[in-house]
Amino acid sequence: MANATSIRRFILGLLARQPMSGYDIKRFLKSMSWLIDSPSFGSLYPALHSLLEGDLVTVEVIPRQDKPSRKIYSITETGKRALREWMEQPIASGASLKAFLMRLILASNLSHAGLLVHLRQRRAEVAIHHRTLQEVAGAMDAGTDLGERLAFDYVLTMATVELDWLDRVLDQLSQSRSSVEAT
Amino acid sequence: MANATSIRRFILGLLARQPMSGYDIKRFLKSMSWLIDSPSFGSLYPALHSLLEGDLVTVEVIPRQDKPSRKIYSITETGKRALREWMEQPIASGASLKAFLMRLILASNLSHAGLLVHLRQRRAEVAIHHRTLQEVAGAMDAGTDLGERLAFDYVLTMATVELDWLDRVLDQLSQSRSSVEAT
DNA sequence: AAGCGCATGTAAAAGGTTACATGATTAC
DNA sequence: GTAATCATGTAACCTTTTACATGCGCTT
Repeated sequence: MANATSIRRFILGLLARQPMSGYDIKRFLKSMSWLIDSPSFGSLYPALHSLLEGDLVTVEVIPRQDKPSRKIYSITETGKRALREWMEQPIASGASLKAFLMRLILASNLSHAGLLVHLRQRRAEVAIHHRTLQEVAGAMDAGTDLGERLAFDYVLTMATVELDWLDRVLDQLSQSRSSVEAT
Repeated sequence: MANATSIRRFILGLLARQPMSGYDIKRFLKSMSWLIDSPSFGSLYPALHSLLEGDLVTVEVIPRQDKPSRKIYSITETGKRALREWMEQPIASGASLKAFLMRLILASNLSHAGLLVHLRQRRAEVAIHHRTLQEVAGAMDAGTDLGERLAFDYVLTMATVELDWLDRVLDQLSQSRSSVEAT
C-alpha cells in the first residue's frame, strides 16, 4: 500500500500543530484513545529518531539534573513540505477507518479546502463500497451462512449511515465556509 | 493483546467448515473482500504450515503430473479443541472491527449459543465505548479542534447505530431460537 | 512501602506485505 | 500471442508490539 498512515506520518502531523516531546505525544494520543489506540513507546521513540534523521523535525534538548533530558521536537520547513505533499496525494483506496480518522484530524489543521477534499474523497469511496455491497446482496441466497449474512447486513448498515453522515457534514462545512467568505 | 484474530486462527476456523487447499481459502477470502481484505500468499501458506506443525490440521496431498500437487487441509480433533477454546474466551476489549466480523462469521458456524454470546459481548463493549464518548463530550469546549470534533461526532454516530443494530439482531436471533425450541 | 506519573530508550519477536520463482491451462 | 487463473512456495523487508532497563518525585 503506497499510502497508509503510519505513526511516523501522524506524529509529523501532530508536530505541525505544536512542538512536543515524545511523552507529550503519548499523553495526547492517550487522551484520544476513544478514537485510535495510541502507539507504544517502542514505536514512538524510534519514529521520532527517524524523523530527525530525515531532517523533518528538529529537537531542542532541555537537560535536567539526575533525570533524562526532555526533548522537544519541532517540525522543520522540510517536514512541512513533506507533510503537505503527503496530504495532497489521495489516501489509498481500501485504507482503514483509522487512517481516515487520523487524516481527518490532521487535515482540519492544514486547510479548510484540504479538509473538504478529504471528506469528499471518503464519500466517493464509501459510495463505491456501498454499490459493491448491493451487487453482493444479489448474489446471496437463502443458503448463505448466517454469520456472513449478519456481517453483510452490519457492513451495509454502517456504509449507509456513513454516507448520510458525510453528506450532512459536507453540507454544513460548505455552508459555513461560504458565510465566512461572504463576511 | 492476548487475543487478536490472526489469519492463522481465522484459517483454522474456515477449515472447521470444510477441508480446503490454500488456494481455495484465498479464493474464498477474495470473494468476501467487501468484508475483510484477504491475506497474501506470503502469509497464507506459512500460516498453513504452522497449523500443520501444531497438528491442528492434516493435509492430503493430491499429486498431479507436471503441476504442483494440490494440498487439501482438514482440521483435526486437536484443532477443533483449540478453536473451541479460543472461541470460548472473550475477545480482547478494544479489538478491531475486523476481528469482530471475522469472529462473527466463525461463531455462526459453531453454535447458536456461541453466536449470541459473541454479539452480547460486543454489545457490552460498544455500550462502554458509548458511555466513554459521552464523558469526552463533556470535556470538549468550543476551542476543540475542528477535526477532533468531527472525528468525535463520527465515532459517536457510528457507536449509536451499532448499538441499535446489535439490539435488533439480538432480538431477532433470540426469537428465532425460541420458536425453534418450541417446535 | 508500594505504586503511579514522569521521561527516555533498546532488543527481540510477532505478524504481516511485496516481490520473486516456477509453470501449466484456459480465455480473449 | 497475451493475459488471467490455477497452484505452490521462499526471502527480504516493514511496521509495530512486548518486554526490558533506568530512575526520580509524589501520593496513598
